[in-house]
Amino acid sequence: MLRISKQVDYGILLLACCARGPASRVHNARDLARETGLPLPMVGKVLKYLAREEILVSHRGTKGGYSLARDAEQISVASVVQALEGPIQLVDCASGASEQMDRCRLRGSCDVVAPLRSLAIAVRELFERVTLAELLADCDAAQATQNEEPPTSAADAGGSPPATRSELEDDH
Amino acid sequence: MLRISKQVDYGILLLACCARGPASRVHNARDLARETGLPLPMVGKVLKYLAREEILVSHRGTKGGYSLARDAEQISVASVVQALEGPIQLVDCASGASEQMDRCRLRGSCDVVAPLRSLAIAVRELFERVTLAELLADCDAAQATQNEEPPTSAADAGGSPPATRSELEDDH
DNA sequence: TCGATATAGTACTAAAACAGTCCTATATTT
DNA sequence: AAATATAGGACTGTTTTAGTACTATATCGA
Repeated sequence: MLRISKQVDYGILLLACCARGPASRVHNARDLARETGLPLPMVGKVLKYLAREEILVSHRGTKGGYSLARDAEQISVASVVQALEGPIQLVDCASGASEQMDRCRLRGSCDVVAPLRSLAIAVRELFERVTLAELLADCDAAQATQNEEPPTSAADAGGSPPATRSELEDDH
Repeated sequence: MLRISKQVDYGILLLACCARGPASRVHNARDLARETGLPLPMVGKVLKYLAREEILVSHRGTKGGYSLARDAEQISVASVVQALEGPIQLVDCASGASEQMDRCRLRGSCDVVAPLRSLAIAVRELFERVTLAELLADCDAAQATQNEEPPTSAADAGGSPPATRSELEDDH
């Protein structure tokens, strides 16, 4: 179902916290865990990854913590996904790494690798175009109109009453 | 890494086989398994799902098998993904199903659900716009220019020499 | 009508990925 | 020096995925 991992989900949530208020403000893991309701070890782990990929900058020692490395307008969702679950790609064997390709049980005979790669590139571009700031704008708008359909910044079409059978079930 | 499952990968490959030659031609599971090099039980399983969602039509009995339910131009990648791994969505709790939302450890406090939903809708639309026929056109073009960079029909940008460090490694 | 063939449906198992925790080291402030 | 907070691993239990097996049902052809 093309899901993002929990870590990415948490990452976006944590970055959202950091993006509120002055950008230079430092947030430590414990406070963020309390604020979001997430378990502290998990929060620590996610923040570490985000700092390693320079989405956050870390400050050690007493009064230390994390703050955004740049404005929320400059942080793409793609970079968050990439920091927390690696490069955006649909299948391993299309990664370009020969090691992965050799491991594929189809090797030579598969002829849909190339098109899948271009599809993955399109997905990546979509995620690159969406910034953290845009995501947060959606949040605020949603809170303002409370329980109304959120005005989506990304192209939204026809999905408004989504309670079709296929969208509600996800078993098999 | 936003992957599609193996089943979807196989599904696309199998549909590609069915799309070659006259659309009305019937392909049985055993031949398709031989043709693709995939294990027969797996091929059977995938074909069953595709038939259930009316992407293929099945013909039982001797000389039976499967054939495309409609032209490859009319089959979206989204429908294939949906048939084989359920609805396209990035996180469970944004599905609209109250059961899933209750299970989410953030429930009320999470304020990024709405934006994630609109992002998922954008992904779904991307997959809906790409048809099986377009994917196959890419295949043929790629085979023609053998080992050249495949001319991608979907928007392709800057990804051509993809051997950046982050694209080649996928561990952590 | 019988037998061969092929799909339909479902239950099951093994392997891999994910979510989450814990521990030790290092840097910074007071 | 002590307290605080991140850095970087290793590790574990759970869930998901991949793949298999079995029984039932439909269809064709002799």
